[in-house]
Amino acid sequence: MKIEDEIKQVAFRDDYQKAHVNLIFTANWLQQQQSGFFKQFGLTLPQFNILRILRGQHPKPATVNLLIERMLDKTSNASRIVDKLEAKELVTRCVCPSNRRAVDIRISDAGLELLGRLDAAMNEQQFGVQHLTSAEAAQLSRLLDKIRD
Amino acid sequence: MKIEDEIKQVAFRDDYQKAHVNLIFTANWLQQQQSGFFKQFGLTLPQFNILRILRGQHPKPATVNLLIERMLDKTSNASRIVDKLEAKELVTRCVCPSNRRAVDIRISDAGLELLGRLDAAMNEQQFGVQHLTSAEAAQLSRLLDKIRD
DNA sequence: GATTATTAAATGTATGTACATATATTTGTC
DNA sequence: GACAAATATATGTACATACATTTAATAATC
Repeated sequence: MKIEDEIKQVAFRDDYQKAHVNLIFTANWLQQQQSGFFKQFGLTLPQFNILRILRGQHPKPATVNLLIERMLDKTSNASRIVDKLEAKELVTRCVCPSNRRAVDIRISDAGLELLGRLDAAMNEQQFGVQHLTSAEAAQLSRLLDKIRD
Repeated sequence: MKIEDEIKQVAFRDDYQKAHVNLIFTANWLQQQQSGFFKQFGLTLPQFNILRILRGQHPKPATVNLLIERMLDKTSNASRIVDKLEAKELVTRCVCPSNRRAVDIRISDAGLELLGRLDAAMNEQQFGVQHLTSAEAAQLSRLLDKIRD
């Protein structure tokens, strides 16, 4: 559906404004699609993202700082998201022996098992940008990189 | 900066995953740029969006339903965002005479004046997707529309 | 080695998001 | 006109975001 119809706006000032609004709208649309998916597994999107970073580090630990660096949204509060994951026993948290200011965070066996199930379900589900050709997806990335220059 | 460097990830599975991550990341990046801007005027991004919809209606009133329809994020809670705007006296709210279930919301003179100052500042600031050519912006919208098909 | 500065994480507060539920009003049906 | 269904908005709760402040540990400087 064209963006004008999605948000019931008659016309945009120019292609810049239209692309801008479309970008925000489409990203929200994708995030909502994914949220619904993760909810089936008792996770939120940020919780999933952190778990995935921890799996990337496994069996090495990660610190809160490392999580913030790698998260898509730099300003969110990694500490409290780890709280929720710890409450679900998907991660462990213990004071780093070599630097007692820092905290070593590791994904647990239950966390690894959950991510494994998510991988399988994601391969079936196939959501995301699948309506594009591979070349279009590459072109999209090029345009997005250019926006942030 | 290329998306691989932004989020310090070595490689993506394919161009689809890369475009997907890039899309979410870039939209967040744009939103954060704008948030900082609006903060100078004591507004948040959703508050600004609602004010702009109300100006579009002015001098006709809008209802909460109309706001939800027009908002980029359909599921957010328009009622409570209007609460904040009302507290700042940027909008007025009164029971609709012809349908006492509904509420007529109007932008106040102070609200119009604030938006006027924002317009002027936005024209100076020039943020958004300005690094693209007009043709690239149009191409971006085309790709984004296709994602949501 | 005491003092200050820096760093890592946690906490506090206001706002927004997501979704379920509640309250009041209007509409539809018998 | 009584009663059920639909509609418009508000409220409650859990979670996340944004940003300032606090607490504790380490590093740097005198």
